Amino acid sequence: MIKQIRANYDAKGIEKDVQEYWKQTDAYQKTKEHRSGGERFYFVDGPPYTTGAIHLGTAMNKTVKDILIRYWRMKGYNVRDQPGFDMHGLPIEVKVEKNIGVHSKKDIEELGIDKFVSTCREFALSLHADMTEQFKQLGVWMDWDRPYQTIKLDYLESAWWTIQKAEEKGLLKPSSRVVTWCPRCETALAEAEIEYWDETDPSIMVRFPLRDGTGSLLIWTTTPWTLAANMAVAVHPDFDYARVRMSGDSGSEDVIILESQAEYVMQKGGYSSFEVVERMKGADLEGMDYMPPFEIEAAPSSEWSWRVLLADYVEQDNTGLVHTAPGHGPDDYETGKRYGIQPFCPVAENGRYTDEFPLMAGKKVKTVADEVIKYLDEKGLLYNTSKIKHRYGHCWRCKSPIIYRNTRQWFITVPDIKDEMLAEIDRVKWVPDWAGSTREKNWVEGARDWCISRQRYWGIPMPVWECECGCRKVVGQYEELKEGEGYTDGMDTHRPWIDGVTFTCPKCGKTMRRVPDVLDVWFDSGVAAWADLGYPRRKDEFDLWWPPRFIVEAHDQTRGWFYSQLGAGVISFDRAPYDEVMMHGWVLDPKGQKMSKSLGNVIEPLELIDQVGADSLRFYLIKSNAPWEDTAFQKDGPKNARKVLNTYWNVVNFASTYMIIDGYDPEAHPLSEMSAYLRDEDRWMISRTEKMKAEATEYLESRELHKLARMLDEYITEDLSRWYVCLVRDRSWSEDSDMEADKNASYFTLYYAIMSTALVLAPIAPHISEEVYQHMGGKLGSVHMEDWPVCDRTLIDEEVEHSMSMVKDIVDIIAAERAKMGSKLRWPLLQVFVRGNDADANKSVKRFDSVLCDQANVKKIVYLGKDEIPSVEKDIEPVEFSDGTVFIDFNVTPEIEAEGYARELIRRIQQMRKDMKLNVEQFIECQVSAEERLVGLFETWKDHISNEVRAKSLVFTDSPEGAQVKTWDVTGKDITIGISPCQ
RNA sequence: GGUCCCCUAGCUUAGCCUGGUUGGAGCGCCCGGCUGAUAACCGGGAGGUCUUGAGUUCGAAUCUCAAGGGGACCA
Repeated sequence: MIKQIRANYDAKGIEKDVQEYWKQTDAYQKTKEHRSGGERFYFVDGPPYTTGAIHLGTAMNKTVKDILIRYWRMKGYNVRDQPGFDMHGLPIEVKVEKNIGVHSKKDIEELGIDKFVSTCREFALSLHADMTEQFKQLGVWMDWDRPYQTIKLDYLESAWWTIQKAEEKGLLKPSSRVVTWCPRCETALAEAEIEYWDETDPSIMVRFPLRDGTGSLLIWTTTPWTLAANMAVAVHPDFDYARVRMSGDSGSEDVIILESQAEYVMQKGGYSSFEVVERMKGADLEGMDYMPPFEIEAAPSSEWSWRVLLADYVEQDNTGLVHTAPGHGPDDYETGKRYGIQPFCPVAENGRYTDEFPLMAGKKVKTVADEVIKYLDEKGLLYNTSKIKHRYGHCWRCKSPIIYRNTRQWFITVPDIKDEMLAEIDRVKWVPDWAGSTREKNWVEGARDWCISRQRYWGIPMPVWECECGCRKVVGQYEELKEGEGYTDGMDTHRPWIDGVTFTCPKCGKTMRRVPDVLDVWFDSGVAAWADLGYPRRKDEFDLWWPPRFIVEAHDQTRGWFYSQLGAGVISFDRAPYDEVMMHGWVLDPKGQKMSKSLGNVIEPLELIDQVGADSLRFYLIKSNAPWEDTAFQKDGPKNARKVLNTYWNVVNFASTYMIIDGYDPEAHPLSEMSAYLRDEDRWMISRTEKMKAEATEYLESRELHKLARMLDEYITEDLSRWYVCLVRDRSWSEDSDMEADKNASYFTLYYAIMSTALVLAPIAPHISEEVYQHMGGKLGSVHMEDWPVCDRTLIDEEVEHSMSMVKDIVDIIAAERAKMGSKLRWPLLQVFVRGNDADANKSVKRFDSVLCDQANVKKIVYLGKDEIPSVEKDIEPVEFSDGTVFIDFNVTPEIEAEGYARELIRRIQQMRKDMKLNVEQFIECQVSAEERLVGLFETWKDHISNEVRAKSLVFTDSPEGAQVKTWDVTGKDITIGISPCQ
């Protein structure tokens, strides 16, 4: 049964109703059950970080996922679509700290870790609930009642199991290392947790006087605070260095620098001339000893301390000598290690100097630059000071500038499995190809040890227990905790509760305590593909679904989730936990800048949904650009996308209106019965529809969603609305019973196109397609339960399509020529001559002779042979079209004038009917006054006019009366019309 | 410094892989037309150094190289 849809495309109302309908009918669950026997397809949702509000990027992400999942379901797959949420980690800790007014780890420990962690959990859960609601508004169908949450205890257990796997494979290693460190959050940070932006820092050159008194080594640094930890100076063994005598008004001095930098260094020192006293290779400098800028007792002295060392990362800029502090730089650390120098790091977790540096103990290292410079100046060590603008790293959450500290951390030795990871990148299908073959590959090739420990609270606890004797135990499953002290069944395995569990060392019998760290949150999401299945605690889900087939995330995940999953997957299963990775871009602001709260350029998806509806937003997001490219969000974008859906809506409204009037039952008229009655234009529409299906499938398979949306736009607006509906209007309006089969053929075709479109549109615009499907007599409970429409190639008719494109071409030409001649389309043309380049062309056009006459409003088409010209009195200008020439006869005869004015009158009456909001079937009484000659013309068309406007009576009088009376100016002549609806 | 992506009308973009009449659209602007599905639409007009330069070629928006600009990632 076809039901009338509402007249206007009110997206907000429709979406609300459809979502309510889904809820009432349990459509989502039923759709899943409908496919429960299908081939299993394991999709893994990349968990968004739980911030509480989705942004356009998240909307884009879930839109792509929802489109593909719906498509796969329609293809018959049984898709696992569990959504995930990333709910541990610093971002939530930082927010909770702000909310409850604590400012440091010391505050948290005084408050009680249990209270802090409980608050974090509550906070994360409430944010999770908010986001779920927003995703539902976007129309995303995922298993919202059963999400995976990284904070669930069985999820924690899976992560532990993977750490244990790493331990078994010898990939887990504690190490004293220089790591990037946030002094505010007091924890190590991974590369992925650092944001870089420009910062102005001091740039200073410092003298390190040689112990033999022959001058100074000149070093350059932008971090004066690290000078306290200076242990050596590095030079490149192959570079050319020199002892250079700088001279000027202030005197002279000898410095050792890179020879090629002498001029530059001279200027920096305010000298006017220099002289190279002695040349040497970097290698010759090795072992020279000097006096460090600060005399610090605590600094560990050894044979190579405060000497020149060789290192090949030294570059040919500044002085060419690099201040080396093994406690504050990864390179420095490695160099120091080669020479047996202990790293010295007089900086505490909170970024303040320790008592090991008494001069500034307790001060924040990032604030002492001026003080250090003053000290150096007083000591005569400062050679030059200036400022430099350079990129500097900051904590991703609290934005504090990072420092490097030497600490003991836990690492996964990724380079040991790099080859396996690279092989997996080759195996996996990447969309686009270069996402894997270049980007991910480059990233993995440069992979270093992954620091997985964080000195924080709200995270998955490190499952590692250590004993003083050096023995360690890695727990992989809760079962193993039962051997320990302090374990109770069902306990919360977060901090601080897990901290109370201890083991007895099997070697020495002492107590083993847990390493107090938590895991890097990237490790949390890295194990999602099996943790969400509850593996290894449960095997059933795993046996059913493993391995995962597909993931899709934004390009920043190259170093994030694509990578963490790859590493964790290889550790756990010797494979990447995905077969295909699709990469999508970011949604930027209209100028192409990143949206950010601080810039104030954030566009809220919920506001857009409120304005134009979720379907239009989704349609725009995929239409605007290739998925993997960034999109500069355009204000008009969703509005324009809405126009496409609106056009579709209007087509449906038209169809349902007339089908209901005629009681058309699509069930009663199958293709087999109708094919005999189809006109060529119907065959054309069906052929276009089949091609639309084929292309839709192609673009979904290639993930070229932008092409899918653009193609649908073209199909709906050009083929269906602007062309086909125009062609069938008269047929729908016909009340001639002899033509019933013909009318049904047009209904059949319209219905076929509308329903095919509903199915193809369903993944992209799930609400409007559902509304249309349900109103147009869809058989299933939801359009999303339907099978994906398959192209029937036997219905594609290239000849008909070619003919039609020629006719469209000619119609356009005639319209253009009319415009030039000031000829209105409403006025018929006497005749048009068509001269195809060959007989086939004439035949092709002739096939749509009646279409051409109707659409161009021409009385007669005359076909000419080769070189033939129209046989009329006046010469007619030829106009070329794609396959020949047309000649248009603009001669106006009395008959044409009569018909022209009749149509002018009809048009005015129709407009008045519309203004009066009369029902299309409503009959009227009509009175008209006009000059005598016009009335004479109208009389000859009286029946036709009455019929067209459904007038029971049409009276010509001097003073028309009616419920509405209006005078129109038609080509300079007044026509007054009065209309009343019949009772 | 390295790697990757991008640069076409005022804005957003198609075309590029696979070189070939006059580089298509949409939005906006101006003029005209059409309309009983359509607060919609159609036609015409104005608006393009296809970022620049070099090369390959009979022929380059398209292929190659270099430069410039934008973005991302790394060091």
